[in-house]
Amino acid sequence: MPELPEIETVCRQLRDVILGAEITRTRVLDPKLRGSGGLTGRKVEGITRQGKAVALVLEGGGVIIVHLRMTGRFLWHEGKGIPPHTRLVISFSRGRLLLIDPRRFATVTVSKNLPTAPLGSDLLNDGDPSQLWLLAQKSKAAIKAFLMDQRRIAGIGNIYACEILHRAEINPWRKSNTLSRDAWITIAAVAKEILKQAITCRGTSVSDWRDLFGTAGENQRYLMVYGREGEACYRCGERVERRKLSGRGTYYCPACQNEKGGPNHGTMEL
DNA sequence: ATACGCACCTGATTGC
DNA sequence: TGCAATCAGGTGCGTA
Ligand SMILES: [Zn+2]
Repeated sequence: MPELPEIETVCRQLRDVILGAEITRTRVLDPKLRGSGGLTGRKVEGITRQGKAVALVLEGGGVIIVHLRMTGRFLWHEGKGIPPHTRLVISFSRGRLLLIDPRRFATVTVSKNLPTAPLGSDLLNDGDPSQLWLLAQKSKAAIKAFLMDQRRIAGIGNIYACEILHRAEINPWRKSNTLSRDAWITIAAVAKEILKQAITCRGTSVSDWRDLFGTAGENQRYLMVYGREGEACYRCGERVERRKLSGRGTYYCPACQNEKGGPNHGTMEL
């Protein structure tokens, strides 16, 4: 589930715990992750976020890129034994960093350099509305799919895409190239607010997301539409709907995101 | 270029 | 109770 705010949260917490620390041992518990061992003696020199991926930069060259995908999470563990679904153990003198991942979609790659990322701009740190507008002029894709396309915009996943569009009062099916420059100013501003708030809350814990120390995030308390099918919209009272958009459950308010006069007004076809 | 279905996996929940 | 279908944070592939 981890999207930008969840990964940002773990990165910040990892900096407090393993920055400058030396790897004393690695254990690979999932054959899919073979190739992510053999790092004994390496020191963690930096921790950065690349969209939704965590990059552990090693001293003397080399980097471990971890993508948590759907159910992956990191846990800092100082006790004995390991919890179920632990797929990788990276040991340090002061404790062990566990990669826990029930569905086993997470990926770990060890390479020489940070990848020349095919990632788009990051709405937390960049997100210039004029540039986004220009980029969107070239796309007929639904705005929600556009926001979630990591090559265009890095870090937005299904939960935050739904939340951003609801706060911006934009229909998820709206064609990207029909949005005005002003609309992009709104999107960029709203996205930054929502992402920052979620980071302050240490992420959104739907199902099993936990931060580095095993604590649930708080942002699920502030979700306006995600996971609220059939419940009243907090803004207008209409019932929140869920429909599929490019294969993903999409939550939206058919009233506040109907965009009267807009291309989809009155027709929520599909 | 873009859209869709499906695959990758496991577990929880829902419906009959 | 039992079992099958459906759903879930994400990405990547092959196919129209
Ligand atoms: Zn509403």
